[in-house]
Amino acid sequence: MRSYNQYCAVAKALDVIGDRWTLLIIRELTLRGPSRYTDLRRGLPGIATNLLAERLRELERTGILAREEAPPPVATALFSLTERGAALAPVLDALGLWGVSYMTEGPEPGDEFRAHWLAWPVDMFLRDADPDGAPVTIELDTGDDPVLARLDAGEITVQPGRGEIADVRISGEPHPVLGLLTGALDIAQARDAGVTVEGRAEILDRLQPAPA
Amino acid sequence: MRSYNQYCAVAKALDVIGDRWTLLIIRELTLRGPSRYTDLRRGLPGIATNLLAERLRELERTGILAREEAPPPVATALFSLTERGAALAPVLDALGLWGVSYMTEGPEPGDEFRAHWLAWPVDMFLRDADPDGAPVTIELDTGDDPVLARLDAGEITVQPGRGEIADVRISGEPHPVLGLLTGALDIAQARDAGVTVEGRAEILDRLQPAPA
DNA sequence: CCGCATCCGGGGCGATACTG
DNA sequence: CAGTATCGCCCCGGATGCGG
Repeated sequence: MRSYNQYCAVAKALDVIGDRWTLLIIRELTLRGPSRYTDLRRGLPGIATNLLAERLRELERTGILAREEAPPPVATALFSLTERGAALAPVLDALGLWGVSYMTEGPEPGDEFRAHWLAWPVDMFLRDADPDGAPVTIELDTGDDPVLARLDAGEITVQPGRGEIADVRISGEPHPVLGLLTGALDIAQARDAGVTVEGRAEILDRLQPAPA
Repeated sequence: MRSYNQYCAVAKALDVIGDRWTLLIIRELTLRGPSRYTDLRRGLPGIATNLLAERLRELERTGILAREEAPPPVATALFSLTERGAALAPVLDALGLWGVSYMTEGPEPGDEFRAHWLAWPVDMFLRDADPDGAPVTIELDTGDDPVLARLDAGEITVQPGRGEIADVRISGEPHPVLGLLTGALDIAQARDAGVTVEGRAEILDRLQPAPA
């Protein structure tokens, strides 16, 4: 991107990551870890393939990510964040916490959704009401790849769920699932909105709205 | 800007503030408070006038800032952040702290500078080594409008200096002034780089590199 | 002087097609 | 699967004009 030519920390940061799609690419690598080109494409609906390729080239040049030629069993390149790239997590967090307010009304027409994007709403809205309880996992199934929300020692984390068996499984459209998680909907209301809850539903009582 | 059409908190945030120049406009309003159009222009060297006008219109429409028609004595409009706009401060902080690493080598050819942009480097690099000491002020004079760094109760804040008399005054080129503040240069080295220190220079001993 | 609006050239972006 | 190639368009940058 064209430089702002300002000797200012914010402007210098934007010189590097201010291009369109750039921060969303870093979002994918932050949430999903080292990823293949095709996985990045799936997590970035709407991006043009040439733009993704060009951004990856530029981000490699500026030391934000690294391209690793994976060993023969995989036989494809993996893109992963460098230390400098991973240090952008606080930027994503601040943006995500600010942007969550735009999600409460539900998706706009044409919006795409991937379950792992729930990381920020969950982090924003939820706490574990029973920090001393046993670790439990909640599978969230909203159409694409399922993700697991883990409650452990009072912390809630969201990560791609790789075939693990969860204690409770929630499936349905993104907006009512989010509503159920945040407490905007109770289980009965969520069912009316097409959400199904399987397994130990009482675990959901451990989800507590985060303090404002 | 064109929407990413992703039901994701980060993408929704970027839909609103992802346009070029937008976050820098919010930077100016955050650092300087309610500002006139011309003051914004001075703090945003390189921006085209039509772009500034268009961004201000759009940011007003999305509820990030408000235009106040100032009473007759001023006879000009003031732009100020709304609550939602002010809530972007953590985003600027995260970006600024990440971007500071690009400033240590000094400005690139053609870089413009405004003293109030020092807020992030100071916040990043400095602590008050004598939290119980009396409040003191340091005037930083780097060519444009001077700013005041206040040390009070262990906190360091940077704000535009409005005619106040400071305990010590540092003037010179931005990079060596920054070097002196951060401890990369001692006073003798800074003088060699054209920096002048007037007043109670011993106050600078209270500046302590921030813990990594 | 302040606060824009208008015009125009160039480049970044978006969509699709194509290839090893 | 992992990109490259191409093309139209719109956003951006820079200059100028202009009413209050």
